[in-house]
Amino acid sequence: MTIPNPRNLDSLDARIILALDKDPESSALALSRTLGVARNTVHARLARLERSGALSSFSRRLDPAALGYGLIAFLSLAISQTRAGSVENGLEAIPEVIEVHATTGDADLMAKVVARDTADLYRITNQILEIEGIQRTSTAISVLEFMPPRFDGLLNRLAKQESRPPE
Amino acid sequence: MTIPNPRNLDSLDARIILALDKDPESSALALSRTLGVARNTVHARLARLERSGALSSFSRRLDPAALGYGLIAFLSLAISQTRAGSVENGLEAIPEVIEVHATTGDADLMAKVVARDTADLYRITNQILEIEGIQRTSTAISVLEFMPPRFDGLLNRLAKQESRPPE
DNA sequence: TAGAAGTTGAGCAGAAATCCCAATGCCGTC
DNA sequence: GACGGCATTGGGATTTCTGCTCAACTTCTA
Repeated sequence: MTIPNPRNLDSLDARIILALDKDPESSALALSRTLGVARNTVHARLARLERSGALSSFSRRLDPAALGYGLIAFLSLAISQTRAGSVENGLEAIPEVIEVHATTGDADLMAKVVARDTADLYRITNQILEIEGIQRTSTAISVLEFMPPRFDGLLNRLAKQESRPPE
Repeated sequence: MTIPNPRNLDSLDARIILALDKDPESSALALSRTLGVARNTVHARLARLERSGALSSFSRRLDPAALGYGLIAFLSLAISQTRAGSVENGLEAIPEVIEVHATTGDADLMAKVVARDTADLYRITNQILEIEGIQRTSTAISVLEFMPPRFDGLLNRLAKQESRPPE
């Protein structure tokens, strides 16, 4: 690590990940040539990324549409605070609920849900309403993915932040 | 492909991805042994997953917290429909905006934003408000990641859907 | 100044990838 | 029922990469 870093990743990590974005097939050896660092360094960095938990599961790379779930919706859930545990288990049991955040406000949850179609979404919504502790839901269907999940902007900023080796 | 499939992925694809989730280090040869299919098949499937776009960028596996962005917020943006292009470009230019959906309702956007801290989020929010076409914003800060993004539930369902080879 | 940490270059044995090919079983179609 | 695609399978040969170690060097830190 070149500088005392409040983050877990530094410039080289970012450049490695960006290079892997361009070509996920490239080997550690190819990366070292591209980035101008030693192969051992790339190897050590990748190993550390895995160990530190900076990289999450492989399935995170999935496109839900490829699984047949082309519909994305965001549900606001009003819950009773005393039933938080029950709500957590209930949501966990529904595979279509792929992400949940507890947000500011009066015990509100924000859930990201995928579905095959609107009928499927209706079924899932009812399933959620049956969970003990859920008081109200409000659904916002994504009609267009304005911007697919991305990290390259943040990575590019980080990659350029520190000194770069000559290319 | 065993069956005519409305989806892009079938049971074997799902099982390959699940196995890679358990052990991202496992090779195609190890996967073939684990899953009971030929090594060439695993190789062909992985190649197709990459080509078909079912797997998105490598950076999707990133944990934003590792980049120093520990704060997650969801912004509801009310926009004027006539300025949709301007809004798109404006949001694109802000790296902290990592995901945007156009939702049902009166020309509303839902944006997922990361920030270093609340002050950073305040700065970003102001930056968004300066975009031509943005009328109002409403911010919901994630105080707890109730359920981190996951796909294993959907994958497991898909993996069990069709006939499995004896193990 | 001394120590810790990261990077580097080198080497090496074993494993894996990347090709090839032909045979097979399963499908919908003609 | 015969046919041509399509995916899978098994085997083999060559090239490449991985995984690991080690010592030397630079840089930042205490």
